[in-house]
Amino acid sequence: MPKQTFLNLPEEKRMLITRAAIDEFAEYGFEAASINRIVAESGISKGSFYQYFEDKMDVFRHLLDTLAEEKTQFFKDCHPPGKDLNIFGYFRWMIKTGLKFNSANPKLVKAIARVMLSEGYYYGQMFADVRKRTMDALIDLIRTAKQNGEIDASVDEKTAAHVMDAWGNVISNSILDEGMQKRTWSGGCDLPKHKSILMTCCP
Amino acid sequence: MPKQTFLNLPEEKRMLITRAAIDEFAEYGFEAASINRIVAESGISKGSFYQYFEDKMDVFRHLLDTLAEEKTQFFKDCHPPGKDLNIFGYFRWMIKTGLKFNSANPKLVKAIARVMLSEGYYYGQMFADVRKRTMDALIDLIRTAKQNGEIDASVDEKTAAHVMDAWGNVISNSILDEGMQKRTWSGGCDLPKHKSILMTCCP
DNA sequence: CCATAATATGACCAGTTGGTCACATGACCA
DNA sequence: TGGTCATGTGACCAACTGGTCATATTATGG
Repeated sequence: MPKQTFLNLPEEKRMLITRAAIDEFAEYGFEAASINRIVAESGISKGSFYQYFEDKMDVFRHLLDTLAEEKTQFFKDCHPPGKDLNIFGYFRWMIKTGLKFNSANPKLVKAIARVMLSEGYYYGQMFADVRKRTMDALIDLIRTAKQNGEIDASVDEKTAAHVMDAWGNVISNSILDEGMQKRTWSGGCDLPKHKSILMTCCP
Repeated sequence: MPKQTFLNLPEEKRMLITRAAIDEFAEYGFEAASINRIVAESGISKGSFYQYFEDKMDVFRHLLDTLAEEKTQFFKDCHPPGKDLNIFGYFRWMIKTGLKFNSANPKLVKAIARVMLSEGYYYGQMFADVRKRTMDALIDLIRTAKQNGEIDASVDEKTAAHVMDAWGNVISNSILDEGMQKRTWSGGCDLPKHKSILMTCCP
């Protein structure tokens, strides 16, 4: 966790630092990210940095918290789906909302995704926790769907959760990367046509 | 390309260096990979290294070549599918064979995947080329399938290629996550014993 | 106004990086 | 044998790394 000193900072300064960190991790990943660049970019001194955070890992943890916080808020602000949606409709809503969020916060998402996807395995418990939480939520969803008769009882819950998880990631990443390359981010949720047909099932 | 000096090297020494490079990139990604560690690991001097390769990028290019070469050979050695397979059967065969290859060469695949997936965009043409080749191969496949009447003429080729590409990744990832449980994929494809990020690449 | 506590600073550290270069070694040929 | 040329070597370079710490600045409240 960031130290108290950081939390005492005025919002504006905190945002400045956070944004600099996001840029750095998004561009260089964890190993190659440079604290010197972060402090230079955000205009604070190195000493201050280490008064705000324990170490490099600590800044990244702060980004994880930021993501969780902002994403949760985003999902709350979005009108939640009607109660009558079945699991497939609900999953579709989740992906769509997730994509909207990614479109609105490409750098933050990329920073996290980069580190988690390619270096995450080396950083132990923290990443495992995030993954487990996601997986548990999906399994829960599937279990409910089974009880409602929307999914056949014979379906293996874990496998289905993996498919849903991976599917969501692939779509998100492919869109995110495309957007990063083209640098054309309209805040809207309009997706390229070929990306929105993806809820098909294939042997 | 590696310099001629490298190609003149005895096979054994070349392999030693290549393997050291694979380990390094797999573990640290491109930015954080250390040439010092590579030369230490492979027991050559720094000066020699720079007589073999232009620079860091050059070693990585060599790994890309190695992957392409080995994967092509692997697919050739595998019994190719019967001529009577339709596009779906063929696609399934491709994925299955790709997974086998990944299981057999986890480090190499991981080294490439890591750099390409998370840092590739910064290295310009090279990355774009690989992706384009994959996509073109898929589009070609689909076009042929259309001519054979296996796919409706109205299907957009690019869209379908994206779906196939994404599906390949989904399956790879989901299998990988289950890797610990030694589940067997239909067709007797042994599961990888450790986690790594896979890239489904069509030769 | 001063004392104390909180915060800010950048010089400094040992260690690393990718890359160079003058030189040593050794293989081949005359 | 001596000469030539490809190959091997590691000390060396400037630039950077994550992290520390003594000191300077500011805020607080009595």
